[in-house]
Amino acid sequence: MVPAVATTTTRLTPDDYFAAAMAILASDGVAGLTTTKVCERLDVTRGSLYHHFASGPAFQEALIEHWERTLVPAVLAEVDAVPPAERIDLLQHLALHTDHDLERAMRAWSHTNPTVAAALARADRAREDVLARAFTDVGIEPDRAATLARVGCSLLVGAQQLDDDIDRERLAAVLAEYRSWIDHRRDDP
Amino acid sequence: MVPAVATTTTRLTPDDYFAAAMAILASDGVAGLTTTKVCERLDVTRGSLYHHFASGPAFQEALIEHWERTLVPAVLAEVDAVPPAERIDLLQHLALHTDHDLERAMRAWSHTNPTVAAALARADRAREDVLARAFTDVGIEPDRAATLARVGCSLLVGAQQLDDDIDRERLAAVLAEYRSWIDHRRDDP
DNA sequence: ACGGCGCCATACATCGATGTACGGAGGACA
DNA sequence: TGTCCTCCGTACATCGATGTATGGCGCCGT
Repeated sequence: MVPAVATTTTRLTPDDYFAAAMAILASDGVAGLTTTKVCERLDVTRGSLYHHFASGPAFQEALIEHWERTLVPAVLAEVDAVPPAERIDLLQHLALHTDHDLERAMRAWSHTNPTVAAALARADRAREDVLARAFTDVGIEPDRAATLARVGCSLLVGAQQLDDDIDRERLAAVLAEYRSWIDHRRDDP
Repeated sequence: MVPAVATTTTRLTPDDYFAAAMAILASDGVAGLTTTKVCERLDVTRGSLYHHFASGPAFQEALIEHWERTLVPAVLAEVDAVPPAERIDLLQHLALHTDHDLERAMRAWSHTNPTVAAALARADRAREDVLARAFTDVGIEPDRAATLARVGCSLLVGAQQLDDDIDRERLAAVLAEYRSWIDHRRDDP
């Protein structure tokens, strides 16, 4: 079956290529995402990659699908990990458990790649829906909850873009202001 | 001196290259910003560009400087163009008079180019300062005005990223919510 | 009118990335 | 043990982008 431990000559799986590609994306952006660099990072030649994937673009498509397939469930799982009493602060938890470098790279990539744009839009929508759900659960009316969720996601993405490397203090200030906004909206509908 | 009208053989100025480059940036992103494509768009060969600029990177540096040199004054001028009574809605005016495609491209570029990152940070800071000033002018205390300005800029950038092509309706909803937040903060400090 | 120079075209060399054909090592299974 | 097939390495051809050297056309001033 599957070898439990790597032998002297390690064999690669598609996931290995995905992991290497996402690491490159997070550090160098889309410009660094070449078949050459991915294989260099894995210490194999490009002949290896062309065995697992039909072409460069085909590899990218598979990468995008893999990214979405792992991220969206992670976002949904985050909700269950947060105690119901703290779900009003769900955005903070989402902000903490996010690879901002990778997400920035995907967001930049989405502007020139329709497949990335579609996947990212679905991921953003999942996060927005989860946020809205958290707000309706504490008694905020659905329409307003949807707007507040959209505001929250915009806020998160905006802060993610403005701080070159995430400034925790400024992000915390923005999120605190957002929190007081939510409280106000809840108390005074 | 300078010919009033283009002769049969048009001569190019550095600004012509900048305009072509920014048009390419807005439509195709950084990946499309090559000396070849810039010159194709101007119907000249690369020999022309290499006469005006020392190299490709040198051209990009000049482009970045030109972009910042024209954008920041435009942001500051926008304030004077808005009647004092409406400056509480300054963010809306800034959102309307912004080339979101170009700004997205610069923002994506900033993640891999330190010069772009520095210029963009200064431009963002100018917009943030202008916003904060508008808030203090209507009686909001400086600290809170600064936070609200930061929130506003994050909101604008976030909405700019989330809407693939700017959805005016959703942007308006977010901005309206922001506006009511500002009003609340002003009435109830 | 004529030499000088700014602006651009042409041609060539290079480099990084991609795709493809082919060969080889090394497990899986009989 | 022998064979087949999976996985990967090697070598070659191509393409787009860059940089450079060189030549030519036209406008300028004297």
